[in-house]
Amino acid sequence: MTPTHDPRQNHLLAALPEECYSRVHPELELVALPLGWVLYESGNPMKHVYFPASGIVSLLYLTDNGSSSEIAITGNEGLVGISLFMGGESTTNRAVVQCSCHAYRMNRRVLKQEFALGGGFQYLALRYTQALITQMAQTSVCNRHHTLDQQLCRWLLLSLDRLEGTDLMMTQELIANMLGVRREGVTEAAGKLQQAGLINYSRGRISVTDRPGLEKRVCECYAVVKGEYDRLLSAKISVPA
Amino acid sequence: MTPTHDPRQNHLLAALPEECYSRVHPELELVALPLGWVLYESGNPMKHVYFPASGIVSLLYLTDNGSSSEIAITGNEGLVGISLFMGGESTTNRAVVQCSCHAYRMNRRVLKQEFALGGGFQYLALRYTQALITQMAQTSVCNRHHTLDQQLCRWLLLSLDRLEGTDLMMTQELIANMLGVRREGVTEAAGKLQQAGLINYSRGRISVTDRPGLEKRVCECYAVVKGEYDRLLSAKISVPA
DNA sequence: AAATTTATGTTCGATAACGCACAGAGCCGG
DNA sequence: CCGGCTCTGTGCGTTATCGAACATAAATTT
Repeated sequence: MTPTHDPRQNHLLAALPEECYSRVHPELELVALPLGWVLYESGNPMKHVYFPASGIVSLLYLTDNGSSSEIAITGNEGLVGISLFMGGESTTNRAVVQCSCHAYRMNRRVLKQEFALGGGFQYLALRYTQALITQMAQTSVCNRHHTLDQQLCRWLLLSLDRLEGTDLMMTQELIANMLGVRREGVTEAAGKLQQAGLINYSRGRISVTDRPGLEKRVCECYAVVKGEYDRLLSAKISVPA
Repeated sequence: MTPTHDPRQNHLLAALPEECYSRVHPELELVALPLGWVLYESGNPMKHVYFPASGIVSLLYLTDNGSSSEIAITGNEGLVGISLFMGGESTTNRAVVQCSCHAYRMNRRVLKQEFALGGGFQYLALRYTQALITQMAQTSVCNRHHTLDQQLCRWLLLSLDRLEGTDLMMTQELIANMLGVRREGVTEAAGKLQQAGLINYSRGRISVTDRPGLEKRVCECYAVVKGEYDRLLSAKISVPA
């Protein structure tokens, strides 16, 4: 059976008031986002905003010396390309597809039109952006204060929250690039988690077998970020038309 | 002579189109911000947005175990309290005055009214927010990849950009809290800079004597952040009325 | 002038992560 | 079945930062 796609798999689109959604809906274009695809490049003006229906997109910064680190992670709870409505048109980071997926995209002109109306779309876009800001801030704190083990837990949980099921298709090498650490460091940290019976991995697949266990081991950062996403983007919020 | 204050010492207020400024101006309240004053507390709904006319306000996150680290720094180039127009009403961090100063504040109701008009105020507020996001992202990267020496340089330069002159009233203890490191680490890093003839410090005062020297030693993060602030908030931008 | 407080400097062992080198182990194409 | 590739595991020595204890020095109070 072929998977059916619906823009409302994306939580932001799903939360739009009906009037707003019906206006936006015909402007959405379904695109496949294969693993490794770059949605936008540092410094380049963007043409679209992407609303993932599934999968994971990472915002990455690439340093001068070739290493990288993840600024934030996005899935179907949000959108990729905030700088289009924030006004900058580009950012200093790159957006890369970490788990292949489909997304709906909207072109720049339509986006700005809709945002300028000041209705439900603007409301949700800005609240999402604040949640994203919290994630970035917490990543910064986590980089400073917490151990690699804890950071791996945080990363696994944040990723898991954006996927169906308990499996993650991801090599340790890639995770290391996300966290901005050595691959060997991830091997070691993941080894501990495996020994503790929390995860199972083999050649690019990680299965989380004990999520509560991960949550016990993770630093406060995960809960802070999760809390803000829930608070700011809960389905129960009343979106102004 | 008593210092005269003018809301337009704040760059955002200064960049507002005349029509917009005249509407907002009567609603601005001048407040003194003494050292250590907390503009808002993590999780607490805010009542005002602050537009610093001078000085420095830090956004800090406090960890469960009592350590802290700076998420971003703000001066008269920006405003404090983005979550009021972003929609969250509160954030997970605290805003603390690092260099005493004056600021103009606007209450929540007026702010939202003005923001909802979608004119120059919204335009500038969102562009500033994007610049702030870049700073946060870069702080995260810096925490991950760069040495304490480099981070100290970055912090000094970012602070200096927000002050008049070349002096900084700040103990090493406080700087350590900002950077989220030990006080001894700052002592050591500052010692190196002093030996290199770049700065001079004594009991809570740091004089930067060779700014170009600092800029040679700092990591790329400073230039990235500075570049985005210039790009997004340059006086030359044409602000829609 | 002496006493107290605050800021800075120094030392030393501990530790987390690094960089590098290489060894195994699972998978794939011929 | 074999060679090659990718992914993971492990064992070095090295380094930056930590944590804690303690020493000096400058300002402030008494």
